Amino acid sequence: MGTALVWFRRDLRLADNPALATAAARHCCIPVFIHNPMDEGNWAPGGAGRWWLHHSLQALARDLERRGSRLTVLHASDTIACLCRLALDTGAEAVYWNRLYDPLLVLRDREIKSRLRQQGVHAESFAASLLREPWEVRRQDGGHYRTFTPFWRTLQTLPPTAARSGPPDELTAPHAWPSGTTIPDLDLLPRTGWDRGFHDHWRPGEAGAAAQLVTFLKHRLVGYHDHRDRPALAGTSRLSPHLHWGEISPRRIHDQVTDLAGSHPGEDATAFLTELGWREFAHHLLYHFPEMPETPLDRRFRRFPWARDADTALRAWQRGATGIPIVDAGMRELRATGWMHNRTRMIAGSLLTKNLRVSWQQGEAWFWDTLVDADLASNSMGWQWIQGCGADAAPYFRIFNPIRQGERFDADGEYVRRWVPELAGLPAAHIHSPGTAPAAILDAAGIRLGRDYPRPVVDPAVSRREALAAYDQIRH
DNA sequence: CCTGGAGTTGTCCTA
DNA sequence: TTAGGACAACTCCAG
Repeated sequence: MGTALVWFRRDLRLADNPALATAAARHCCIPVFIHNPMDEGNWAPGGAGRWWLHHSLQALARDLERRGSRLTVLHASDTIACLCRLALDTGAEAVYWNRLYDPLLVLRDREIKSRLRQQGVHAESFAASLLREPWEVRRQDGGHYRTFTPFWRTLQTLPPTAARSGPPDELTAPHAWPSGTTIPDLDLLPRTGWDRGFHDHWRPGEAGAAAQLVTFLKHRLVGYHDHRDRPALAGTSRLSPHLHWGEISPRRIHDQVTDLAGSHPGEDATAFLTELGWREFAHHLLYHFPEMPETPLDRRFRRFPWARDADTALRAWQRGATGIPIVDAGMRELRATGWMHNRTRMIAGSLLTKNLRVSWQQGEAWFWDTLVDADLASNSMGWQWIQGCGADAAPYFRIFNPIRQGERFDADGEYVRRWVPELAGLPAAHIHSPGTAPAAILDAAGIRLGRDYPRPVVDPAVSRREALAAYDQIRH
């Protein structure tokens, strides 16, 4: 039996992993992970992503060792040369991997495939991280979709994909293991200690992902339709970082939800599956619009009048010191846990891009560095959507009022009290708008604005009108 | 080609 | 208190 390399990238799992399953069935396997941030240009994993990657690699290495295999870890400055060299050194006759769709990685992987084949090595890639390949979902005229609803309708009418495999029964070891580096030597963990609280919220790795799915299906799916919008509740699946790093496959999640919901999924299962659909759609868009992370899909936004003093506003937003409680709560949740509830992502994003008129790319960059689920497709689609410059833009006049949003989705103020404790003494009626609370209420809560909690950096009503004027300016 | 319905997540004002 | 309409116009997509 010959030897094959299984090149792990963002598919850090053993189950439903077609590259691994294929290699295991045919060859002695050498699982390998190559760390080279240069491959991804400006979009190499950020701080929170690297934290996750470190722990996920540790988990994968342990899982492989339990099956008599091991993970070879390499740190490269030239991935193509590194992989070709490794194939040569180990006498591998084949290299297998699962596909990724980030624009630079598509180009890199295409080059690698051709170089390996020139070298006489069998190179094969597989579909593993999406329900459907981005080119499989097509309009009737053969083009690709720009709006979500028809995209999702069409995807759901396609015949089901091949049956999922469990983890391979056996991983045959090679005659000799190649030498490599260690996971800690990749230096992925932050030095400042801002990841201190992450472990209380997350368990990276395939086992953690499976446990998270069980918890979700058992306790959170019923009521999901309503609860997912309330940031104080644990109403969302929290599967996004696991999905990003491929610790669980979307096909598995989709199947288990469908099995549970039966042939007539109710509003809860439907709403959750739709979220999986948005993840698909984001990858579909990124594949067909590779400039999406940097350039507004709506060209008119290249001349949008951004605010002059964007730096001050941006820093206040990043620190969670805007004086708008629901936004500050979200931004602090992000710093503390590496994650922010989707509802507050939208509210915070709307404030930054519309009320403060800071460019969406600035918000995108901050999320990229601080979110454990930072994903090029989802992050850039989300920011273009909230700015209103995306493929499927919301009407421009849809500007969130962060105070109203707080009152609607965090009615009793529980979320704000958790993340902005200096406001904990305020009653629910005023907790979302301390700037307009009566002096007596603030006194009773022991809060002096500007000392204990900032005054609002912006007036939602005034800045709303300014934003509308700005949008008017770029309309033809 | 033309036609017509529809488009994740909202806010504010009025009756 | 609450329900309904205005807020524009455009692009996407299926037929």
